[in-house]
Amino acid sequence: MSNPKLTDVARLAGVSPATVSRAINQPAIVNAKTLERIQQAIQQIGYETNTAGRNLRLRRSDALLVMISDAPSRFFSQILMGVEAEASEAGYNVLVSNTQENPERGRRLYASIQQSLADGILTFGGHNQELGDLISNHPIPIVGVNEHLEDLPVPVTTVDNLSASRAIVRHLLELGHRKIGHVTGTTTLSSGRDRLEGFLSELQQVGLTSTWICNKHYNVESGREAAEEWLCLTDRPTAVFCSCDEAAFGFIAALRRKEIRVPEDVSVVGFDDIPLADHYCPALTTVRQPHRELGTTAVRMLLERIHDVEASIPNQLLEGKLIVRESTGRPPTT
Amino acid sequence: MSNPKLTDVARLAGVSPATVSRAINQPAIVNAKTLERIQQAIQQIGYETNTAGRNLRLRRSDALLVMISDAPSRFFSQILMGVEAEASEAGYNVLVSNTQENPERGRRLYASIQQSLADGILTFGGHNQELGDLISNHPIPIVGVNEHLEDLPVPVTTVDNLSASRAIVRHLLELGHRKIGHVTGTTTLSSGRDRLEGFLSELQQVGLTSTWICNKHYNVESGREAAEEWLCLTDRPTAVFCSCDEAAFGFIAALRRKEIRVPEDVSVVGFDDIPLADHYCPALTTVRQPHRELGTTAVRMLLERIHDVEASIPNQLLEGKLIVRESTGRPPTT
DNA sequence: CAAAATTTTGAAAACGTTTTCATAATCAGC
DNA sequence: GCTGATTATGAAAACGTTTTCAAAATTTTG
Repeated sequence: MSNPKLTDVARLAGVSPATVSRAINQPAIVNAKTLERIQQAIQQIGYETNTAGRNLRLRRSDALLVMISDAPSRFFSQILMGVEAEASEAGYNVLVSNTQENPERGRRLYASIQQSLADGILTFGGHNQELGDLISNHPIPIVGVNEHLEDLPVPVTTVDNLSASRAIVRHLLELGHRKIGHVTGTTTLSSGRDRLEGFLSELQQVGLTSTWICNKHYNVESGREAAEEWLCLTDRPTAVFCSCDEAAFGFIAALRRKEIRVPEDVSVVGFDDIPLADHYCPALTTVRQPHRELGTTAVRMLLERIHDVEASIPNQLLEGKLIVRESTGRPPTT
Repeated sequence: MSNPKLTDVARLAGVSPATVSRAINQPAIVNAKTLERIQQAIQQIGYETNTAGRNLRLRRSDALLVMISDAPSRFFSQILMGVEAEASEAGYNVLVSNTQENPERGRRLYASIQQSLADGILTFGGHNQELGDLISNHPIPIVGVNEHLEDLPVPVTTVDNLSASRAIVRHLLELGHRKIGHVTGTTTLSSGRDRLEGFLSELQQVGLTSTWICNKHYNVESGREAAEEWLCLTDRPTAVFCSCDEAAFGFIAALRRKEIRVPEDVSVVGFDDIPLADHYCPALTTVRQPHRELGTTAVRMLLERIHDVEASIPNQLLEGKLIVRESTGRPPTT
């Protein structure tokens, strides 16, 4: 009934459990003939090493914890696919946990790590408090995805928000726009701040400023609200850089209700390149984030960290790619 | 350095480890005074029960495995939030695994279960083969989400696709439409078939049929392709039910390129109510799926199953809600 | 061929719990 | 105060590995 154990293999092969263990984990140090005998025995009774036993002994877990907040990242599932692929490749399992705000949850997370239920943590931003406590108590491998973690010595991988934003502005400038607005993302997040900074610095580069910066969040409503504010202006920007695709959609939809056309009357750019961006009408000019690669990179960094807690791991900036579609064009000639 | 263990508590409280264990797991059977002494000791040294040790002994894992395929469900993250919440509530962890097609992955999944790395499985459809093998070898708790599992004795929870589709058709009929088309979802999935069936049966109810059924998949491209086919027709339906919101978006976007208006020229309905649906232009008439509730329901069913493998658990149909927005209206009067 | 160096193996302890079985302590009834 | 029932506790085994330490087997060296 019960699964075959290490000792069963040992008995069958006529060796001690210790040797079987070695045969599995460090085949090099066991005699070729006995090795073969053991491998045959393993085959014969279909032995699979029991993770619970091994992990208890090794004080490991073979698991990576993915921390998310209740409103998961806009392309969370895509990143998660990358995480899963890379982790699985390395023989790790992926645990998903939502510790959102709840102190009890935080306590449990802490316990998880303390007793090595997970070997490392991947966080998507927004858990600074909890992680701070965690780290100060016990140095554990953590890597951040998408967002920098304020004041925490945690390596992160993100898209190069600065360069990408500058590329967007450059694109708009090349089209002839001079009055360019920006709907920010959540500026308590580093990505929001970086995109804003990229926007401003590229304008400054050519001696321009923007009087139209709309402080919002990463969601559709923000785009709609921004559009409503835009509509009230007498001196309107001819192009608007929304800091995520959803906001851009909200923006465009709100304009369309007032019969304002994109890109004829105003150009709109998004950020992220979610699947719908290419199929919106107009198809959205945006920056493609390497979602899956963010996931795989994060896992690689984390594994490195797990392997050597002291390792100094530099942040990894991945390149975003400007995808020009239909939502941007020359400014109206009037 | 190392965490306090059960035996540390025992020593401090002056009792045996056995008693401490009992104090934790079945406080009722231990004397009130010693119980208190033990609890104090636990407090004092900050003891947390070690899951690896406990699980080894109990042959459990405290984990639920969520199986996904490489193209995760369109609202996967939302369902996952529900899963995580409910599982966490019950003290379970959530493992995410992508076993897509890969036999090696399948084998590892099998091993995971065999040696109780997970206590149960939640599957989102599309893993029939692997699960069939798994079940036939070893009865384990499995629950399906969103999709029925062909020929497998696995309880599932889904939205009531049949009723929801009929509600959509009824809505269109009430608006005066008589020529109604349908862009199916993936009809190898039960949800795709059920939506089609609901569509057909409601039409039949009023003595109508549809000559315009477009066999597609759950994605944006399908909507676009369907729209192109629609454009080639001489006798066009005045309303189209697309079996997911993305397809509806693709459909509408393709029409708009040809200056065909929604809903003035043709009404379009989606299914799912993804966040963008309310902010598209026109705002999309669709059916709201109770995403989060699907997750929590599935976990409840799974836990029931884990608790009693023989338990006969009926499928759970959750109600979808028709949300009428701007993309549907009366048929053109011409 | 003996001694030294090396390779290969095994016995036993450890990882941290839970549980069975038996014993000790308490209680009720007379 | 004594017997029998009940309740509370402890000793020890078990869950399935890995690893240390030492011993045995093998190989190399002079």
